[in-house]
Amino acid sequence: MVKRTSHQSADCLIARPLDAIGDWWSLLIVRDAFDGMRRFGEFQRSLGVAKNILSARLRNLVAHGILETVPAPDGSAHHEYVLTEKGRGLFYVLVALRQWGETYFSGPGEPYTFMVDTRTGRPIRRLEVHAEDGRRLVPGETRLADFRQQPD
Amino acid sequence: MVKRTSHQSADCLIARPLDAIGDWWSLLIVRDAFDGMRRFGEFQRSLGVAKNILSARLRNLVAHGILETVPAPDGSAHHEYVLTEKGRGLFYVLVALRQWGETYFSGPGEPYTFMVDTRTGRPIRRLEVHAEDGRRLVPGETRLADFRQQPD
DNA sequence: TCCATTCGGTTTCAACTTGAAACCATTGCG
DNA sequence: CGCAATGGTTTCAAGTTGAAACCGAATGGA
Repeated sequence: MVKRTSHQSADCLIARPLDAIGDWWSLLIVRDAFDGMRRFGEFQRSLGVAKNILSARLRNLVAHGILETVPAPDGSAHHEYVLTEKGRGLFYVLVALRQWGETYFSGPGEPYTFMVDTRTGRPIRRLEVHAEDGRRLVPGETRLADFRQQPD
Repeated sequence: MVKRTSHQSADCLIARPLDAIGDWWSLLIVRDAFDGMRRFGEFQRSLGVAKNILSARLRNLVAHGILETVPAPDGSAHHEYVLTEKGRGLFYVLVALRQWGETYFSGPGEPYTFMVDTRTGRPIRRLEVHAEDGRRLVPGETRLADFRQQPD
């Protein structure tokens, strides 16, 4: 084994993102960041992850431009980790994952949970894929593989 | 180290799905499955993954009910791997990941690529999150963390 | 002042996972 | 029959992960 395979230079726009976030912890860190967590200790307590692993993951997320460090507002010597715009772009990935989880990973006997509109407290709609003209598309109607074309 | 941490029993509907697909290969296998691949060899050639790893991943995806094995239609002794309904539910995760990849992982100088409506060849729309009443929601307006409530 | 704690990590080291390559069992075919 | 292709499993070295120990810089009390 030379090294764990990297998808970084893969010619696939699903593989490349996975190189940045495709491990067991990164998306959970991003999720916590969406929930307002910013400090090393907050992530550590929330996730229960070993500190060396968290340290490595945060470094990787910063290196990929998903999080950035900012000086702590309380004037302490430490810094905080906040989502960049690129990081906030992961929102849809998390919503998709969450809705899939709601549907297929709710334990039997567990109360059914769902994402809610914080304004009304009502469940949000399920994600849908739409064509340019507004038609709803199902899996067979769009391809996940690359399709190269110069934008006109 | 006891074992790699499992999120299987985590009380979080983002963590639990990650336990099933949160490694470097599983989502790529699912992506290929959406593109019609079914045979061990097809996945192996497409991904360039070691056979033992592919074998373990396929077994895991089957165990999680994301893929299922069906007898090969050509009457050979082998079987094929096809997406279950649960597996097809990952479509939105892949679309979200792909759109994020299109936006932030297109190499400079690379032709811009995007997912297209196979009927018209035109790009599909970006995913959006909507409230029950149709209002478009941005990250702060819905929470990824669990919110438990009995559906009425 | 001085000891104790918290915060944010890094280091260490054993166990576990990954990947390349070799190996193996069936079928397919000439 | 001989030989290649398919679909794996086994083996083993190297890489990754995680628990725990350690560390330095700031607080925080007594």
